[in-house]
Amino acid sequence: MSPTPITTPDALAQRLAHSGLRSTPQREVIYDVLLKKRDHPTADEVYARVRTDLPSISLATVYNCLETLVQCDLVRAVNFERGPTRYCPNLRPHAHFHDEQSGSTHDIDLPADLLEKVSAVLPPGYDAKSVEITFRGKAQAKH
Amino acid sequence: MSPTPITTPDALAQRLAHSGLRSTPQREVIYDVLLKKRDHPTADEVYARVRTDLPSISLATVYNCLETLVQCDLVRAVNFERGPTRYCPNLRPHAHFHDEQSGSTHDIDLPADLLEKVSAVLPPGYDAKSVEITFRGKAQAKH
DNA sequence: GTACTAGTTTAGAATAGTTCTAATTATCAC
DNA sequence: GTGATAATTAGAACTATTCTAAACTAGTAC
Repeated sequence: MSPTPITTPDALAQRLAHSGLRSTPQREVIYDVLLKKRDHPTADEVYARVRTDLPSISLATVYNCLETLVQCDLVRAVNFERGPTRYCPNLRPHAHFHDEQSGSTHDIDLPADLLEKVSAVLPPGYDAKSVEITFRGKAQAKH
Repeated sequence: MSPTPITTPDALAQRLAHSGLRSTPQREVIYDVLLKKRDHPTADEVYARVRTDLPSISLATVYNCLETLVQCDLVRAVNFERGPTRYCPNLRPHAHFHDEQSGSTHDIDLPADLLEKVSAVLPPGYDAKSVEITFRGKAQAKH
């Protein structure tokens, strides 16, 4: 279901082009930032990191680019309760674990069949395009 | 895991008292409104419905009371992407299905063992207090 | 019953995160 | 190069929510 992860700028350009979009410095740097430190940053955090490379980028552009990457299936937007949206370049099927103590978010890889098993609980007439699984609790320090 | 649903005002009062809180007209009416129409209303929608009974209630009180009911495990707060928080008095283990066309939310009852099965994917060191499962897609009109 | 105490409600201000708007800039096709 | 389209930008606007400080309410001790 999920497309293969992309790790080179060229591949990013291709994926964008496939949706009729251009590769721009802003989009590239933002995508790089997400790949480099996979700690589910918020738009603000991405903004701060990107500015070391592109000091004149605007926050609106960060939002625009993140949304673009989400639309192209290069990045997942993750929401947890009423907190700010976080962004995640992990495209394998995975759940999210939110550590209440540290506020950090961890990816939990899912066995291939689990999402199917979960979707099987849907009564007839329900057609799910996506499933989100989110845990909340505490994780040991080392994570 | 989930406490038994409460359907009488007395039981609500007891549950509140158990947390050292009082039963007030505002809390009662808000809880009634949630029980009466289980369509996952937002705080604004609750506010509108409650005002037919308590025309002078304030929106802040609606937020306060909803939060109180959530704290007492009488109501679940449900978030979907960046939309406003919705409130749900269904305490049985269930997932949520968001119909993209209508914007409506449906409860999906879960078999007793599913949440355990899902939690079993957590690596050692992760201790989940709660699990959320959310589907997105389209549901047939009759739902 | 009066006074004390803590819990509750209230209106409105403040905040956070995000989206919108309109202008500017960059890129592509010809 | 020129024109068309896409992308970026700054700042205003918006939405949902939380905060603040004052007013109100209810139970308790006398």
